[in-house]
Amino acid sequence: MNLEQALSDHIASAIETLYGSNTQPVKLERTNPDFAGDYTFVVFPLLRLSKSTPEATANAIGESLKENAPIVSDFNVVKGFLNIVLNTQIYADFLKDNWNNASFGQTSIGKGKKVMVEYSSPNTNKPLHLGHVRNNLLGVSVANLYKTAGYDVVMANLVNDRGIHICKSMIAWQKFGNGETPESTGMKGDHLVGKYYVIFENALREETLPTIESALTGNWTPEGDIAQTKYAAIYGQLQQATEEKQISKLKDDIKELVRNQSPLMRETQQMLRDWEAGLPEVISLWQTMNAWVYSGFEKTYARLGVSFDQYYYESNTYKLGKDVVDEGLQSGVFYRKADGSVWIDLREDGLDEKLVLRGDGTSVYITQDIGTADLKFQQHQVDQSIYVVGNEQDYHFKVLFLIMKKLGRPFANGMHHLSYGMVDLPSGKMKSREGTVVDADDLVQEMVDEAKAKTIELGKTEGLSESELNHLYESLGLSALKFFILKVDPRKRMLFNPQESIDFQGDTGPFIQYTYARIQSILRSAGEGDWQTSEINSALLPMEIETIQTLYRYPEEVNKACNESSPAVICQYAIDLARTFNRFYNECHIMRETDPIVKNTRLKLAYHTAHTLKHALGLLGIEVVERM
RNA sequence: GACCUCGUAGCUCAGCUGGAUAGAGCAACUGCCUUCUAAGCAGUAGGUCACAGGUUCGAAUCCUGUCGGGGUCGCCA
Repeated sequence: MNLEQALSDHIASAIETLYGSNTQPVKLERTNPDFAGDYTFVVFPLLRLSKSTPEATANAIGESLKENAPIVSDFNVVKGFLNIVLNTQIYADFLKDNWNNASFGQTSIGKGKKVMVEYSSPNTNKPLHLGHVRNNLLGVSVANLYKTAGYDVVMANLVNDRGIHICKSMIAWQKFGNGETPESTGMKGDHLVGKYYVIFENALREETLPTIESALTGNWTPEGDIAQTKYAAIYGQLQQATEEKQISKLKDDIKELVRNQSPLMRETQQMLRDWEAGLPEVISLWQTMNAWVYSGFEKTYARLGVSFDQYYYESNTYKLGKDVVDEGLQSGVFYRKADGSVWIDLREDGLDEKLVLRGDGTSVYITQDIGTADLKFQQHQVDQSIYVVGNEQDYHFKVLFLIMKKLGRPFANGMHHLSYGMVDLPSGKMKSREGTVVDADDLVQEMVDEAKAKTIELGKTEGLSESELNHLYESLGLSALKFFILKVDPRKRMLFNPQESIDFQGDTGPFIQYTYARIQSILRSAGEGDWQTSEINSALLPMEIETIQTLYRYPEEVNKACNESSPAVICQYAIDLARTFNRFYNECHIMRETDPIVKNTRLKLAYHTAHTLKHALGLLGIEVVERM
């Protein structure tokens, strides 16, 4: 029986006997730490019913509770706030029942339900950066949250392995690569391919520089009527434009036009056509370079603790969705324009018209996503599908989900976009063109190096072997990184300052790990013993009660985190628990305590805390360390 | 231009389904290691919750407007 529920019921019946029928549900809050009490009931909304002052109403309910509810030991009233103190026996009982409950923290809100979490979804033309790190860590953690809440989870990765961006790396490697391979250079495959992507962009910039200059001053004649009209239109706008933002956008548009007509880009576009036509040389090069990238990604994923049950490749799925477009045309959800392109009108839903198939019958981004959605649900029979994708695609997913609903897909209501904010640098957004990306591999390595330096500086690890030490540095470094990222609300954008290193003190992963290691040290010296079977002291001290109360909250927090798809909830909780325990640790001795019952109770409390911290860190994809 | 989103301490973030005196961490300053790990604990200082209205017993939280940051509105993905 849930404590809060029991208390609510008691209050409800107290109100009923005192004032007659009460229609409003009883809302309880945790008592503000500055006041005495465990739960607080706010009586203001009841005044109409009680026809009395706030104080009198609160006192009347309090008296009634004290008399009739065995779980209530005392109460106090401050203005309209009824602070209820629970019987400490309840906390002793809770500890007794749960201290070595191995499944404490697992819940059942997702029992019998299946969910797919799609995340990572990298492009195979360059290595992963800090933005991907946030995506991956969120994906893993959200999947863990669903698992621990009882869901059956499929972790999926939709790899963007085709398209013009891949061809750029391929062209550059063909032209300037001199047959370089990961083996010949000793470079990680994804970094090697990324290097050629950068080389391509540089070559393109150099090649188009003179043309862009003339184009920006109106002295350029693009090839083809369409391009000429477009250029004329943009250039016309540019001359009218006054706003700085608009000017730079129009300039970018012109640059884009010029680039698209450059010889290098044409070559790249031709390669994409050859790829789609299945030209063996192109396919073979594509396979070779993709393989390099995958082997690089594998290393990064492994180090981050990221894994998948199901891979989808866009090279396989990019033609999906066309059948659905036909289906939608027949049912009248979509319509065809004169040029043969297919559209959906979403204006009634506050959105725009949206293209779902080009006039030449080829797919656009959303066509694939429509098809892939069907595929996912057919293949795995999931009840829900979570897309972990950046918030720049909010509109896209709004449209996608609406389309699936209009197509009458029963699963449409189970589709969710976990829209996370970008990771910004102090200078603003990360831009690969400007070389301001924070590389994932570099970042992880820096964190591990820093963990090593910090550990050596503290010098508390004698007796550990070389490999144990390396494992420790890895755990601590990744813990700091993961916690730093997961601590903030996924929906918000966050700032990362490469100049200031990520902390190992305060609200950090290592702080939680430290608290765990500290407890392990105590448990090691306690060993196996009669403390495990001893009875529980029910005359608990305030600090002990507070720690137990924090533990008691954990399953609720897990459910909250799961419902909100927010690992940040777990981070905040873990900080709270670790801090509370550390205060308890400072105030109450464990091994030095002479009363055996008190000592044994505290050992159980420590044990339970350690288990909960380990479970919470596990949800975040962070491992605990036994010593540090 | 339209729509979405954010604005809380010097910095990074909690709190937001309305409740009491707005909380942490970092940075600064003070204390606490002959007693279970000081990656810790206790404390000092730091706030016009962007601004202006509104809703009500009560607003950081809900509504409207203004200002500021970011994003989207491609037959790119």
